[in-house]
Amino acid sequence: MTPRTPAPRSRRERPAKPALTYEGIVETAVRLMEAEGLQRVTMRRLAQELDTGPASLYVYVANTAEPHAAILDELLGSVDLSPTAGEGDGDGDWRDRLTQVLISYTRVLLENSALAHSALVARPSGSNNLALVEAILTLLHEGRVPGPQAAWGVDVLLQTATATAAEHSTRAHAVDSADEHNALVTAVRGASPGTHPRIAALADDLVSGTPEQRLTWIFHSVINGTLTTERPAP
Amino acid sequence: MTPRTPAPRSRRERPAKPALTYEGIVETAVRLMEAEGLQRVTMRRLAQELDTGPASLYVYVANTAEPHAAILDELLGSVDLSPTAGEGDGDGDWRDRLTQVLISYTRVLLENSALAHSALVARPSGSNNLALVEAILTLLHEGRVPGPQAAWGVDVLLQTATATAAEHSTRAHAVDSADEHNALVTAVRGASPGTHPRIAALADDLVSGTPEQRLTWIFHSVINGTLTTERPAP
DNA sequence: ACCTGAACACCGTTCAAGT
DNA sequence: ACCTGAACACCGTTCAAGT
Repeated sequence: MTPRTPAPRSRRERPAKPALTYEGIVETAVRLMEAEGLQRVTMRRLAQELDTGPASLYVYVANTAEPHAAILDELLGSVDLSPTAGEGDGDGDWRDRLTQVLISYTRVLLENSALAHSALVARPSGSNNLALVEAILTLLHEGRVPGPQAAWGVDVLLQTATATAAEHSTRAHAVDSADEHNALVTAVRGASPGTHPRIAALADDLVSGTPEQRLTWIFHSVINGTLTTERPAP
Repeated sequence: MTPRTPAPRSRRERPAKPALTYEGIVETAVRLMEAEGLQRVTMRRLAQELDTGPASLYVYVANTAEPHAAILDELLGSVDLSPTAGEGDGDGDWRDRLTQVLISYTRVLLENSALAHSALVARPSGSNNLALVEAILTLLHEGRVPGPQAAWGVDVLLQTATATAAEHSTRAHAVDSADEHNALVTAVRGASPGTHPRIAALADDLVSGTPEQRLTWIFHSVINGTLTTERPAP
């Protein structure tokens, strides 16, 4: 595509091969993920990218999950937290602004499909995740949600967003997606009113709504639950 | 352990090697999972168990995810739906009974760790899943939750339960678990009141409660959200 | 201390060839 | 139509040996 690149003198073509350090490994992992997806971020592939053997990486990371978690922490930096401060006025009440933050988070995970699965398991504790938690707590505080409920609610909110992203990520393969959706619709529509009266009665409602509508309702619903559900006395 | 088993005459030791059919494959998959965990239910291992090569299985199943989904459908049969009918009186109001069903579902997935991940992606549509959905809808109906909200709420309830199981499953490895929990506690406690005032203010609440207390609160909270959150006009 | 080659013990999936 | 051997293209992780 750019044929006038001069032929390299030595065989070190890469621009200053990244040093074999934890930071260098993570940096390469992020680049690799952006270029080819998380499924390619394997110890062997990573080692290849760093011009070494897989065994060398084990001096810096304990296992494959570690670079994956580091990538996740990195990406959490691109979540849009601006609705927290109520910038650009007219952004709606605290509920709507919290929903905006959660939808931004969901989108970040959705774009990097396989990452959502890591997020569900990894419990990121990096600084970007801390900032996200702080933002959610701030908005719940603005909404006068009692502290103890807010503290447990933030977990549910993030879990819901993460699970939604994880659910959709693997479903994103066009054909399979259609098949699976049809299987669900068929199962629901085929439910006999005799054995499954409630499913039969609500068949339309069960499969209605656009993904956006459902996601917005889900977040509002979980926010309301957090607001109205008292914690048991300790 | 039972040393008086007579030596087999032929080398066919297995009791009537299961026929190579879809049902036979699923049956073997379930047995293998119960004996060695889902991570051992691979095409190669399954083929070995059926005295054949992996290629042969592709006549009956499209990929590895298919037997996994079949196992999941099977296990959903052991979820305790009895609280739905209000049997054994004194089981509490509809909210408590719904929580009991959801906790039973969570436990089934928790016992079979890796399965929760499949559940998040597979959208099971087998008959046991249909019965579970019907049970949840019945309890929501008893609680006079408006149909359209119940229809969307059942998804959130199951997703929450599934995600909780998925989260805990991989965290069940004792040492890693302690490390990760400490990392979280350290991150929360170390949050400076200057940059993260809400986290600092709620540090204790963020990490308080037993898993059982938290899970019960989560279900009550999501149930309340479903009850009180109207769906947008279509 | 850091790095490596080589090995161990696996994967999913495809395909040409056989019965 | 069904089944198979063999291959292709990979995995994570460990460890003895080198520098």
